[in-house]
Amino acid sequence: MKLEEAQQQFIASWGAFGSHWGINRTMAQIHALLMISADPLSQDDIMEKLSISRGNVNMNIRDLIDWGLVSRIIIPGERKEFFSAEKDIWKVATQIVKERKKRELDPMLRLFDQLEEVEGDKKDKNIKQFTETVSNIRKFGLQADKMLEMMIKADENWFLGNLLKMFK
Amino acid sequence: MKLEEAQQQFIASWGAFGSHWGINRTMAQIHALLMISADPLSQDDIMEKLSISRGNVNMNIRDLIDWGLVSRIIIPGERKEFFSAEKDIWKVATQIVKERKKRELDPMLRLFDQLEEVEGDKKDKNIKQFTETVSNIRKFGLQADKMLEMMIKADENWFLGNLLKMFK
DNA sequence: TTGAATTTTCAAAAATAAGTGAAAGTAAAT
DNA sequence: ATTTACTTTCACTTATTTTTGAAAATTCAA
Repeated sequence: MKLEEAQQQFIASWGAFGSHWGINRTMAQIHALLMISADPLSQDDIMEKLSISRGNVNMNIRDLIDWGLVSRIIIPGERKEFFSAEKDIWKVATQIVKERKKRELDPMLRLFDQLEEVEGDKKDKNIKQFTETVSNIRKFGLQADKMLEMMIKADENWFLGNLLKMFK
Repeated sequence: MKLEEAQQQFIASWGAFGSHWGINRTMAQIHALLMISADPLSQDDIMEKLSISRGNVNMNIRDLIDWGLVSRIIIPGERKEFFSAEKDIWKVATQIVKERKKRELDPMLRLFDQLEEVEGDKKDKNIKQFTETVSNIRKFGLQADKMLEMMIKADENWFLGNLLKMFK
């Protein structure tokens, strides 16, 4: 397979993947493009390579920066800004985990703390089913939270090494 | 907090959560409703409780069944069909992992196998960056795949016990 | 069979999300 | 201070996804 074609496929596939995970397709594509680019790219480069508008590039780049996945690069002598993606996939993964945990899991767990304290007769089957469900999901969430927290802080080799041991 | 209100909040929150993960809000809400219902519900029950149309309920219920998260219940003497959700959160989680792995991770890994074999001068920095990125993501994906595979097959207590040990 | 109850389908409508491009904003260079 | 190069914003357009509801299909009981 030729490089050009492979690159296109990689970008398309990363974009499709992202869109299944609540990330907009273009944002994932820009991320993909930057990950496989040896040098930082400018907004114009990205517009051209992905055939998208300036406004679109600008907005999605900003989001990627918010997510901590892309950084602005100043190249001395150049007037333009350039952008470059974190290329260490472990760092990418932990960064995404960290953000999603903060934005989604943590608030949900806080809500569930409250929901467990529903008032009423604990023997009523509706109350029982509700508190049981919430409590079980909450326990599961706390475990997940602990594991993700650890992953965020961990060193890649330590983490993968341990997992491997566990699954041997 | 009153049961009614807590239920509403749970359903809303589960729906919002789902929509960040590529699952449509209504589908997640129906799932939430069924998880906290002590008894199986009919299509009409769901329509009424969530104020949505018959067609919508029907389609999303079918999807939930496809995902293995909900099952049809026949109640003797009743003409209608009833529906009930898996309530063991561990089973829910592994079922979701299993399906998403099959639909998303596995095809991506198959694609990456091909992409790594891009033709051309291995010293060209563009080719180098491309193959390196793809190869690293692929390795990471294979690890994740292994871990998820194990999780799918594992018993909850064994899995969580081991994780706990690992993180102690 | 017939027909009432129930489920399923699907074209059209509504809602939501994403993308555009021109205008406004900034900041370096002259 | 003004021009020029570049970045950001946002009202509007376009594309995508979700929902509706009525018609068609199915199921079951008499």
